[in-house]
Amino acid sequence: MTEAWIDRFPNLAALPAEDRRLLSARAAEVSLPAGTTIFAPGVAAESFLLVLEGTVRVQQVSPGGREIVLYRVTGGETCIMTTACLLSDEAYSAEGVSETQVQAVAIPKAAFEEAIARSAGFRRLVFADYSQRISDLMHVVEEVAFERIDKRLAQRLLDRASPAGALSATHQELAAELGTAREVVGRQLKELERRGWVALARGRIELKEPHSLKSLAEAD
Amino acid sequence: MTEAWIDRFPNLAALPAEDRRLLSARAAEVSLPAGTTIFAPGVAAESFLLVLEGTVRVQQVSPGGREIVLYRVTGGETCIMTTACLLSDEAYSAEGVSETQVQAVAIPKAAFEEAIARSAGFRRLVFADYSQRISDLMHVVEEVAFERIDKRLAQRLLDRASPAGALSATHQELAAELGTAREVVGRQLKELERRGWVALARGRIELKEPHSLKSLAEAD
DNA sequence: GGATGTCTGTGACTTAGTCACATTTCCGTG
DNA sequence: CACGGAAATGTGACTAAGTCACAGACATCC
Repeated sequence: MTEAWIDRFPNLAALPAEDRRLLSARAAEVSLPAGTTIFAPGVAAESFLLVLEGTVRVQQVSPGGREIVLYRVTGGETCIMTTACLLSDEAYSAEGVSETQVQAVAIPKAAFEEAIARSAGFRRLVFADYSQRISDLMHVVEEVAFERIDKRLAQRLLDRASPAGALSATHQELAAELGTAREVVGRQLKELERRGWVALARGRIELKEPHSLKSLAEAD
Repeated sequence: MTEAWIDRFPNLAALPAEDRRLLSARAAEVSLPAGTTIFAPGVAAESFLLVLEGTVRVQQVSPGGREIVLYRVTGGETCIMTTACLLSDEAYSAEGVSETQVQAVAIPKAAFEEAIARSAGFRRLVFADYSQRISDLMHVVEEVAFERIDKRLAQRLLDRASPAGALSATHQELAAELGTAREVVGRQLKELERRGWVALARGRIELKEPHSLKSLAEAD
C-alpha cells in the first residue's frame, strides 16, 4: 500500500523515510462497516490497529446487562486494547464496536514490534495513546464515582449533539453511555424538557438552551 | 549501585548483561517514608520509578473532598503515572502516596528512553505495567458503575485483612477506598456486625465469618 | 388496518449519598 | 487522676439514584 495514510499522523509523518517504509510495507488497510465488533472479551487481537476514519466505541458490559462507554477511538488514534493484547497477554473485559464505517490500518504483530524497537516516533505514538486512554479511564472513574447524573447527562447531550444542536439517540443508548438505567435517563430528560432546555421526540433530542445545559454540566 | 535489584524482576533479570549494565549504571535507589506524596496533579515527575519494596497507593480526589483508590503499586511494579508523564505530557488528576516505607529505583528520563529504545525486555516490563493499570482502572469502573456497595465493602475487607483475619482501618479510610461516604461505610459495617460476620472496634475490624463475607463479595 | 417490535412513561419501592449534628473514645498534659 | 481536644463513630431526616413490573405509544411492514 502507499504511505499516504502516514501523513495523517503528526508523530508518524515526522519519521525518517526508512521507518515510514517499514510501517507502510507491512500495513494493510481495512474497512469495517458500522456495528462491527472489533474486539470482545475472550477474542484476542492479532493486529495493531490504527484508525484512519470513523469512530470505534469502547465499552464495558456488566453481567446484569448494563453498559458504560469508556472512550471512543477516532481518526489518528490507535486502539490500545488490541495493542495491549499484543504486548502483554492481559485479557480485558471491554468490547470495541465501530459506530460508523471505519477505515483503519492493521499492522501485524511482528511488524508492530519491529517498529516499536526501531522507531522513536512510533513509540511516542503508542505511548501517547496509552497515556490518553489512562486519562480517559480516570475521567470515567471520576464521573461515575463523584458526579451527579443530571450533570453527566447534560455533558453527554452537549458532546453528542450536532452543530445544529440536536442528536439522535434513544434513552437506552444514553443510559449505556453513562452506565445508568434507561428509566433514570427518561426522568432526567423529562425534567430538562420541563425546564424548556430540550425538546424530546422518539429517538431524537433537540437542545433548546445549550448554554443552560452547559452551566449545569459545569456546575460544581 | 549494584545490579542486585534487577534480579527481583523476571523481565529484567532475563536481559542481556549489556542492557542490565545500562540500567543499573544510571539508576539511583531511593527510600521514601510512609505517607510521602510521590506525585500529585500539577507536579510533573522527572524520573521513572520502579518500586522494590513497599506499596504506593494511587487515588483520585474529587473537588468535593471525596476520594477513591484506583490501584496500588507494589514490589516489582513500575509507577505508570510517572512513566506517562515522561513519555507524553499528559497531566493526570491522580495522586500517589506511599502507604509504607518504600524502596524504589529512580531512572532519569534520558536513561529511561535509552533503555526503552534498546531493550526489548525493558519495553515488555513497561508495556506490561501499562496493560495492568488499564486493567485495574477498568475494574474500578466496573465496580463503581455496577456493583453494590455491600459487596464491594466485603471484598475490600477480605483484600485488606491480615492472615489472622483482622484489619486496622477507619470508616473514613474504607470510604476513601470505595469512593463513597463515611456514613455509608459505617451503616454497612453495622449491618455486617449485626449478622455476626465482623466485630468492630475503633480503628479496627475483625472478620468473624470470612466465608460469609466471601460469598457476599462473590454474589452476582 | 392489524400485528409486531421498539421506545417511552409511570408508580412503588430499595439502595446509596448528603447534611447536620450528637456521642464516644483515645491520649497527652496539667 | 481529671480535663480538654482531636479523631472516630453514631444517628435521623432527607434527597438522589437505581430497580421492578408493568402500561402505553409509535413506527413499519405486511
